[in-house]
Amino acid sequence: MPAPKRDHLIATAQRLIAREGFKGVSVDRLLQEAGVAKMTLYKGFKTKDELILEVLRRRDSELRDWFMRSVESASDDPRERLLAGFDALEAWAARPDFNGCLFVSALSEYGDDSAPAHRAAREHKRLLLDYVVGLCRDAGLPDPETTGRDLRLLMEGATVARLTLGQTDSYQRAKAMAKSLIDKQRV
Amino acid sequence: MPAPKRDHLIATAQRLIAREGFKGVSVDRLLQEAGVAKMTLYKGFKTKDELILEVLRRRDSELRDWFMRSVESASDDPRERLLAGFDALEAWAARPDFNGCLFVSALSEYGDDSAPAHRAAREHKRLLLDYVVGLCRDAGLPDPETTGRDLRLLMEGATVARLTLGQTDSYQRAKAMAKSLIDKQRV
DNA sequence: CAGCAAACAGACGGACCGGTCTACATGCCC
DNA sequence: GGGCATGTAGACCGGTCCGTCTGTTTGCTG
Repeated sequence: MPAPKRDHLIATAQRLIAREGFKGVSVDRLLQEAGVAKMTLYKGFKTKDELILEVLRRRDSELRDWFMRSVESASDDPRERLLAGFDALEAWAARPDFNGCLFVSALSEYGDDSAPAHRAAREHKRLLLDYVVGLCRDAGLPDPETTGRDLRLLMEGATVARLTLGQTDSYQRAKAMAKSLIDKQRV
Repeated sequence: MPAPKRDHLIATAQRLIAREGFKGVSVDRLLQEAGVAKMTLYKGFKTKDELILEVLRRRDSELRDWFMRSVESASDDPRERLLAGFDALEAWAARPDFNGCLFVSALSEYGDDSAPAHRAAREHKRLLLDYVVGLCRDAGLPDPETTGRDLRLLMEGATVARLTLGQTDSYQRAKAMAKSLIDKQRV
């Protein structure tokens, strides 16, 4: 299958899944929405589950790449980079089709730890945490592991607040809390 | 339908939904798991969707009642009550069948604002926020609306951190941030 | 223009979906 | 013990699920 068509399938799947859940999107509906024939899908993917996994993999690299690029282009100061993460996520969540974090959704729909989608989601969150912890380390913070987790907690909280309450300034609120958290640790 | 059987059905549905998602649990499977006949279910509920709504309603009152009771029995000091909310949620998330917040899951599976489950979930979050804002007001905080939202953000973040990273101390970390947030506002 | 691979639409199979219905078992009240 | 409501198991319905298969159309290549 040519790459553009494959991308289009994955992107359409992601869009539908975001609004209706992984198990709420049927293959038939996806194909109709994407304007792709069934055989084309099954030539590129063994099963629906494999397509879903590919959606998650694609989203993982997309999101982390974009997060890292945003953060690193925002500033050279490691401490400012930490805070820039909140601005990046704010822009991400401002997209009209935002419906919370796809990986959190994946975990709630695939509660079984052995499910591939479950593992992929946890892996994504782990990698994101590792990156933030690295930023904390670069910033010379005394306990990068703990502070990294705290910052991630703030980011996740902002995402949920945005989703559940439509709170558009949630990331800025989280950023303010992050700032005071970091400032408190200055030696 | 007698109340105990109805409760059992709702409780079983909630347990299954928490692990497999709303759309991942079929009526047949639910009945098998609950040991209840189909006609019994459809005597008590018009459709599967109505059962799901009842699950959410039940969970909403259960969770808020329990949250309020925990908070109010923890202390008479409004400021300490705010912090006690984190301990309450920690105990809630420590249950072995914890799989994130059911209402956040509902929002991600029912992205359409007009879906009853979507509305129920938003309503729940709104009521919870209102309660926390009330606590902030009782504590005499200068901007109870904003601080209430910030505290809720911390709680949600802790829940997601617990789910995605298995971070067992997430609520205590959030509580520490909440404490510094509140202390900062002391006049 | 001929030939061919690939994408197309859509029928199809077996399983399962939500929901209705029948027939049998159980227990309770008079 | 007879009548009756209630719960049971499970057949059944039309529809949809995932995945396979068959033809037809398309568009590229020699």
